[in-house]
Amino acid sequence: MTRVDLDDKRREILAAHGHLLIEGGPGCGKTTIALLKAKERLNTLAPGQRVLFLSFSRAAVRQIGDRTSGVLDRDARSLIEIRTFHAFFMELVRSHGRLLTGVPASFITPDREKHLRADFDGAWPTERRRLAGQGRYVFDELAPTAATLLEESRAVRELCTDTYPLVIVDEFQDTNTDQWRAVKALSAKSTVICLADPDQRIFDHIPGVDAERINHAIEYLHPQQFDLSGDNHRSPSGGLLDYANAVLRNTPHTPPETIKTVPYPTHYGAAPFERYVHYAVVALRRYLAERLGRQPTIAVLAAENALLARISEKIAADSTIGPHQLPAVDHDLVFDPELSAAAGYVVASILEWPGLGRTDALTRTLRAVADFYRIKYSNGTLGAKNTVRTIENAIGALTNNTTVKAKTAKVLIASYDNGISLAGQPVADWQTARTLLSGSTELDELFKQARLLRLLKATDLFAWVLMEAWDSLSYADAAGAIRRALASESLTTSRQETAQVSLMSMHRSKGKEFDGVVIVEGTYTAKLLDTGWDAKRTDESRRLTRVAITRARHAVVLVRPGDGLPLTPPLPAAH
DNA sequence: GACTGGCCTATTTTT
DNA sequence: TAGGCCAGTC
Repeated sequence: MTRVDLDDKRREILAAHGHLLIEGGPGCGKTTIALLKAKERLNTLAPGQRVLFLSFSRAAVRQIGDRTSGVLDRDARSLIEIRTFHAFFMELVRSHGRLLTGVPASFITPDREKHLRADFDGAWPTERRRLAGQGRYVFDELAPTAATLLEESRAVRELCTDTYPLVIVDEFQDTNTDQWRAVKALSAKSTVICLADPDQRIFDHIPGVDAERINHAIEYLHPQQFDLSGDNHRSPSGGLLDYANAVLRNTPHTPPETIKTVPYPTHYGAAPFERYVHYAVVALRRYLAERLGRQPTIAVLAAENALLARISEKIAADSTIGPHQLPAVDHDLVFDPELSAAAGYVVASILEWPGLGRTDALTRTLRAVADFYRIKYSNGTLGAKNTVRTIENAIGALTNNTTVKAKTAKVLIASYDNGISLAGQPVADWQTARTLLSGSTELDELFKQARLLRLLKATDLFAWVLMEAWDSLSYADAAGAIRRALASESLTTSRQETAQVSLMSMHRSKGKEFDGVVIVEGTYTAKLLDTGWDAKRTDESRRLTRVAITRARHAVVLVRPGDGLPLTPPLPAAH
């Protein structure tokens, strides 16, 4: 355990009683002081009682868990329950949901929800509620249901407040209405500590998240308030936080030595911007390795996942820029791969062809195509619903032996009739199957998405499970095998430690820390600033950029279009 | 009902 | 640049 030096403010926090609101920026030590506060409380716990520490993401839970080992010994750690809101709510609904509906609770997984939603005509939120009324919950119904339980059932509420006399809420500024309702209910008997940074509000766009949340807490809980925003333990000497704050407030500031900007040209015929990102990653890694004397962790951050997917594809191969050699960069692409996975099931279904009859084989593949567009529809692309219908019609025509009209189906039928021969070598066969995804708008799109799977580092795993499925002619139930493999993959990767180089959206990076950060701005989308934006949008983007900059412990590289707007105004001219 | 071409616009998300 | 969406055509 590391010794923690306490200043007066921190001693005051430890001495305070009742609800607390602790505000402060990145790296100010909010979490640490909250853990110390919890530690103090541990001595007074009755048997069976614990401290509840609620956060948003599993990644954050892991990070806080790591942090506790620096502050608390093993026995103390076992008395602190660090959980996501979601996990806490899910358990509550599982144990007590029956009180509301009279039936045991069951849960609808997100991918299942997407399918239901794509096939449902009408208002989905209403349907979701209806299902919840029957005790069947989609993920988004858990929080309101748990909140209702805590508000309306005194027994449930007191069970919780008896078990958790102290509740710590991380990232309080981003809590949504239902999470806040739950916290309010718990505050009746439990002490609540809210940790917040108003300038890290980056989820305002999500319904239920409210810019006024911190004021709600002040009005309702009357907490003692503490402000740690002057402190910075993450990059004390680098000036990164000062610069990030200048970007947030749009005040003049000279970037410190540890922040570099790489401008990229945008004119026709210039090297693609991914090359400059590649260069930035290689250079930053070399710089930090030299300075730190070890391999650094680096994050490549951008405002948009699509941009990161493009970068991922490019930096995975050797390249050059001007005189510089750019070796391939091994990395993790951290994004939700469900659309790529859905494209992967299409490929897998093709691997099953030789073992199946014509109608059966093609129906399975077309089903997988339709499922891909169901997910796309649920992700917000309205046109995808028409595509689902077109493909379903083709499946019907195929089954009834009438004329198939959809081009995608026609191309796949021709491919099937042409015959596919597989060799029992998963990697090569996977590629063979994948090349059949071409010849219509939909197939081209599927090909592109399926190609991204390569970047999920699932290739080895795929090869392994496909090898098992090989039956000397085709891959039996390849789609099922791939589905199970991806599911277990997503479970295991969440436990892995940070990769050397990770690509993720700026939003996703919240609450994480890296030695170095590369922030990439796009030309048409994923911009940091734009003259066409109103004040609200500009403020949001400045907050987000601040979050991104402050993810770095040591250095930041900004890769921006040459004509990008300055992040801070020019310094006043010296006299 | 399915497909093509032209126009127009451009974000973010946990579990 | 790229992809979604709409209108017009087959």
